[in-house]
Amino acid sequence: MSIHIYNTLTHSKEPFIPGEEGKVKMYVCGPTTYNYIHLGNARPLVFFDTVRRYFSYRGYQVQYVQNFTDVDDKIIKRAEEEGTDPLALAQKYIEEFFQDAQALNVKPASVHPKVSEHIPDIVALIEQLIDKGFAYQVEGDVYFSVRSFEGYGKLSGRSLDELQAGARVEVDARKKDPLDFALWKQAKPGEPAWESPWGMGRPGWHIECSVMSLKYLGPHFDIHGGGADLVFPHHENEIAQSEAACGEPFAKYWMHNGFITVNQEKMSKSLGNFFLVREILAKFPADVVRFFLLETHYRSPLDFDDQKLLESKKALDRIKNTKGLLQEKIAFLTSVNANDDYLPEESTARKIEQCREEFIKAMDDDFNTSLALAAVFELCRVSNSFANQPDLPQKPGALGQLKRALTVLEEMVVEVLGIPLQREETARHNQDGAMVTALVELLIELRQEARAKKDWGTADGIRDRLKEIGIIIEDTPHGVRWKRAEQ
RNA sequence: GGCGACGUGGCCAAGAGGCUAAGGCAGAGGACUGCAAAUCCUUUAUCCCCGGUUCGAAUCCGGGCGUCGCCUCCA
Repeated sequence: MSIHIYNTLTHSKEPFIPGEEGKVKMYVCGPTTYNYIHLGNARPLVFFDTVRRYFSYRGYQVQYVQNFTDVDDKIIKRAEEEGTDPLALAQKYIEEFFQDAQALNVKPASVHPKVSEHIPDIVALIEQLIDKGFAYQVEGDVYFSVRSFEGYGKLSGRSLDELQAGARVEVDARKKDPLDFALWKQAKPGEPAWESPWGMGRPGWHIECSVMSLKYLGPHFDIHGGGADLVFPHHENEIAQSEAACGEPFAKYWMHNGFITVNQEKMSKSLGNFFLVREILAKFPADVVRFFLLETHYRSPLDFDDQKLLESKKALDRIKNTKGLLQEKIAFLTSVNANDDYLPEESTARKIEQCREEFIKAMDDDFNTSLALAAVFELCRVSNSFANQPDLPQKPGALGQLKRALTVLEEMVVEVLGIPLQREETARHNQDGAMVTALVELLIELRQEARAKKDWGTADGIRDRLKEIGIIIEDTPHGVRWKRAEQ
């Protein structure tokens, strides 16, 4: 079984065959940086980061390009409102982008090219399109002529005539065809502008992605991704420009994630019902948000509300509990000098490997994270059962199996899905951590004394009060376990 | 108007012709516990409706109802 990918271009799942053995070249459309990113931006960000992680896990060398649109009408408008410089504004939100991305444990791409730094490349490609007869100049603007490109509409599955019939775009009499789109826009006074053969101006929206993907990945790379709303017109136009210019096929696999809805309605900038990642991270831990985004298959719509995040948090806690239990038992068996040979024929060992195989099978099948999580939970169940056996130290290969279970769990959840499995609070309060630990342990000691005297009132009182503070006490046959409650 | 997607247990969500329809959350019962917590075990589905194809359909085809999206900046 190899990795299979649903390709928007062919409307079917196809086996992934890289252009270059052992390598994956992927380009994912990045944000227009005129504001903090919102949840809708977070989905492709997290999902394609997971794709990239999975390819690495499967032994591929991944070259991942994600652009920033830092030259754009919306940025200009916003800068005008705020009385700032458009490029400075864009730069500010690029920096903010990295903060949110980092919080969501998204790795930086191999390259993050910006439009503003590729103007000469863009101009060169536009010139090439004009030379080949695919584009034409009208005053200071340059348009791509959709009629001149035979394959126009192949990605979105629409013919030019169909598009024309339903067109809502206002007709610009200077265009040869209403669907022709701008490659270069003449600048109005005060707007950011660069020199070009057609006068001062700036690039249109679509050309940048063609230019930057071609520059960093070459004329035919493996994967091009983005949100489903980019299929038309953005990606359709990219294909037209790129293939017209190069005369050869552009990206091979086109992947598009579904939308996030709020109250079953599309979250969009124009509706104003979008949530900033920042706002959500103020209410929920970042790992829960990432987990939530991966619980649903990437091509399905995903409805957001607080209640669902809360459920995700509980589900994720289950995984964290297993990790904690495994660590605890590993420490215990290590302290009694148990042998840590791994005996793969033991029944638990076999179940662990089976979970791992299920996980890979699920991810191979068009990155089915939802099904992959089922394998993770199965591993949790298997691990919990095994680790909680009273005669664990007598089990052959017990320590080896616990260690293997932990390794597999971390591979799947931390390495591939990108969920750190850390207790956030512990990480956050490092400074006071030692003192808190000492204090909690003192209280636990006092409580144990009360319990020894069967003074349940005092014992329960301490436990309840600690819980209010955010410390959870669990009595086990081998002593007391405590942890911080998150949130 | 043109094009497309979706409708699975109380909720979320996999599955895309054939063993008992994954998994999570919530609920119920049990084990463990001084009581809890955590954990384990058991338990909850005429797969929107109506036709059709097939030995066999949640899965394929047709029709209906419903929801959503794209065609305009959007991930």
